[in-house]
Amino acid sequence: MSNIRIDVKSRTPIFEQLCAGIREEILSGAMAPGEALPSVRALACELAINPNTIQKAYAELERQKLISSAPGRGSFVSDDIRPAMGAFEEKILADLRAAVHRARLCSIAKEKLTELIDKEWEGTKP
Amino acid sequence: MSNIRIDVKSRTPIFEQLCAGIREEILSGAMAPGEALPSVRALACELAINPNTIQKAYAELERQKLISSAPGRGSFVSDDIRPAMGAFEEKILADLRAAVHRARLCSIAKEKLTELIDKEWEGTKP
DNA sequence: CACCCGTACTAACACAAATAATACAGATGG
DNA sequence: CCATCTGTATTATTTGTGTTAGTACGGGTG
Repeated sequence: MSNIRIDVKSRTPIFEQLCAGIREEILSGAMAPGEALPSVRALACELAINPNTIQKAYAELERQKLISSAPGRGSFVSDDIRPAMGAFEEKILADLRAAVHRARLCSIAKEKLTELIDKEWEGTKP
Repeated sequence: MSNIRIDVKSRTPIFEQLCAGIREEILSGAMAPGEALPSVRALACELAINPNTIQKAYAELERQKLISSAPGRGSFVSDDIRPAMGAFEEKILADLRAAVHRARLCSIAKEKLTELIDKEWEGTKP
């Protein structure tokens, strides 16, 4: 879980980096469904970041139904993350379309893209 | 040229939307090399945007060697836009890799991606 | 009952984007 | 030659958002 790296100098907000990092951990299986996340205060201390910022990230992840939180208990990875995965599909495909479109405009060979997909697919396979 | 649409309510800065829009016009061939761009003041008036914001976008596009400007004359699409296209390639491929990676995490079928590329490729072909 | 949990709230600060108002020098057409 | 357009530079101000800080409340747990 502590594999998350935050760049405070980045132009992308810290809470978004947190969302992306934790989402990656969950979707990749590094964090199992039902597993407890660090408490807001604990993670804030560990990353040297204000608790409010952590809270903001957790709230967003809960809104996306990737985690669930309860006062007094803590925050946990959702038991079923498939609905959340499905909700992302449209946005991911849109991003992909836009990137492919830009690649086309820059005269990048189509084969280069398919090859890129193959590389990425086997890269995280084992 | 006036096909550019600006969303002042978007979270992405106006000057970036301008850059993206004009870049699209140039790379797609809607604006030919050597063609004159609207003057800073004219475009500012047309889009109801501050001239400084237009200037910022033009400066960025010039830094990317997509256009060239000269005081008293105006701004023009670069005669040779291939160097600029090449400069974008790395970034585009990185974006593509990231999107493919996320698609993989969300269990999107690989065939769906290749099919998406095919669709996008023929979509702007004729 | 003490302690940690999520949550809510206000205030203050930092930073970037955008606006506003000028000003200057180069190019151009009448 | 000169009015007028061009890009460019400068300064000040406003605005929105991210972040920090501090405090507080209610719920769950040992």
